[in-house]
Amino acid sequence: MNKSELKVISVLERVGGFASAQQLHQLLLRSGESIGLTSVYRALQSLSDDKIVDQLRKEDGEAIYRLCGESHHHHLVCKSCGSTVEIEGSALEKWAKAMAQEHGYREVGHLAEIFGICPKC
Amino acid sequence: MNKSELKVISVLERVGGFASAQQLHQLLLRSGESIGLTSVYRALQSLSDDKIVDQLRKEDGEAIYRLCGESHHHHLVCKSCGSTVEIEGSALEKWAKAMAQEHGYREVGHLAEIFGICPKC
DNA sequence: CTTGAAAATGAAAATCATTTTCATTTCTGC
DNA sequence: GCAGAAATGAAAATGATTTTCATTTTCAAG
Repeated sequence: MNKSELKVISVLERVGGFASAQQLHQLLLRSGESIGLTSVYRALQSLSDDKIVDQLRKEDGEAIYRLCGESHHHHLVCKSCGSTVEIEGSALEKWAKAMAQEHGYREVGHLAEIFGICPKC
Repeated sequence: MNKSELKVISVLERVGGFASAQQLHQLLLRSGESIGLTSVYRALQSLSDDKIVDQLRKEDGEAIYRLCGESHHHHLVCKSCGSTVEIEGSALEKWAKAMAQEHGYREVGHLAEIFGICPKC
């Protein structure tokens, strides 16, 4: 576990959810760390190999990462103004777990977001 | 529905499963069709917008496409081999609707995928 | 059958996340 | 301190996808 990996883990802890390599790099720079984008990619790759972070893909193909096993929440995002509300997802968790079990999948995670137009817009 | 889209649909029918844009382009050329890679991408984009093909991502970020199965559904994706299972999401729909209503959101849509490791891997 | 505007087409250039290269710096154990 | 190994990051390379733009095709109206 080298310096870059420690830095990346710490910023992932701060973020608490999914983020892309480029976002994480920006966050690290903004918080005063000195680290190259290359090292962020290398750290994420290595952490992913070691099952310390989950990696998946957004619809546009960009990779996003988060700490494994982190308890997480979901977002309700306004399509118009972009404001977000954190929402509770136990029903969703149950659904995901049931579906995965039904098909024999292990090490299960999920990604879910709800979009709509908020009351103000 | 233009010529390119028809050609792409026909090759997708022939393939019967997922294939990348580049693979589809090669297959079309090999079977004697004259079509540019650009047009393959454009056709896939348009067919995807029209919900005629499903688009998703391999682990390496490359997009793969196939003719849509029937109704609105979600995917259970294997992080290791990329195989997917279409799953039923009525529990998810209910959750999304309830959460949106609770916060006064309108015109609601959602995005959800479950990922894990399939029984074979 | 013309004509002209709109749609379609594709080659080449641009984009952009990610990976690779490679020269330099930092650790390590001795 | 010192040699070799590991880590680092800037810059170049890669590769899928998108955009640009000039050309071709389609097709309805005259």
